[in-house]
Amino acid sequence: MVHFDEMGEIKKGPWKAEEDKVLINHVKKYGPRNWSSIRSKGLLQRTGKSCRLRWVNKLRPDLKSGVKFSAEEERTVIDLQAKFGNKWARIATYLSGRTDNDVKNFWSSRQKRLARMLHNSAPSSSSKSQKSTKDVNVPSFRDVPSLPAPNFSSSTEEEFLAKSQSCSLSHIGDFETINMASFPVLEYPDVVGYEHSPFQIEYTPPEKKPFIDQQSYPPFPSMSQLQPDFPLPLESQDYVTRLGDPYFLDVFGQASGSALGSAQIPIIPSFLSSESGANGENQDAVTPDSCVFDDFPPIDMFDHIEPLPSPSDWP
DNA sequence: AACTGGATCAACCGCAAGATG
DNA sequence: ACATCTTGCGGTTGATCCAGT
Repeated sequence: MVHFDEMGEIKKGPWKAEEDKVLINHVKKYGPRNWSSIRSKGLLQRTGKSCRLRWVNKLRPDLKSGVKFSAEEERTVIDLQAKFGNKWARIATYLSGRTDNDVKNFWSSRQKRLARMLHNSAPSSSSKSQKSTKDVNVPSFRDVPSLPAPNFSSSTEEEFLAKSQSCSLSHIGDFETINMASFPVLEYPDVVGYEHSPFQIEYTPPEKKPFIDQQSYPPFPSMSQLQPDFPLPLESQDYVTRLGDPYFLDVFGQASGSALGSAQIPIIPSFLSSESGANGENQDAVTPDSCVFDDFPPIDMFDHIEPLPSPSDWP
């Protein structure tokens, strides 16, 4: 890193405690604004931008510094990312003590983790169970941007992924149509044509800071709204509930892409659509209304899934 | 003990929108 | 109307930490 403070020019790199003090004093005096004046007054050799960033991300008094995202926070981010797309600043306003940078970093590392898990476990399932099908059924990992599952702490999420992935991927090629009657219609306000979902997500931003009362909104339908047409063991029913979650369905398409906020939600992945172009574009994306699941999920899909740990066991 | 790879965090950059002169 | 400055946002990168080998 280059430091120019000795020369009276812009300084970059890690902040020192003294610099933090100066910045805090400035905010005490003038409030969190006039960032550029900090430099013009000669208080710090930092740009206004840098000062603002330091304050917002590290020095603000209400931050949860060094505290990992709780399961509830993770869930909120996942839900809101599905709703808003990569609007980290907006999402952060729903989380007390979290910055857009926090949310962004959380999401980034989560995506990496999921991509890694997907990458590590998929080749066997695709190479063995999909052998008879043409390569159109072999997923390219570039086509499957994420495979998140909701409501999980990281470890649980990984466990679920590891256990469900082989069967879910191996069954993808077994159905061509999806009966959406068994699933909720998900509400994406930005997606044209889905304004009237019975499961509309309503966020009610509080007056000052719209961080959510986690107990008061049901982001996705409860189990009672999602009774499947087939009997399932109790521990499997929870996963069926998650089929109503856009992130469960991520395995079938790009529900979490950066452009999701204004994009169609494809349910069938490009590699399953014989019509889709070789470049994996979403031109033939199937909207929820047009999908029909004939026999999904396969019962044995849940056979070897162990029950989730109870919330009290979560870290 | 040393090495390696993944995860996390902090900070930078470019761009866009709004404010101001 | 235009130019300039300020602020805010999202993407990216580099440093550090940590666990596994």
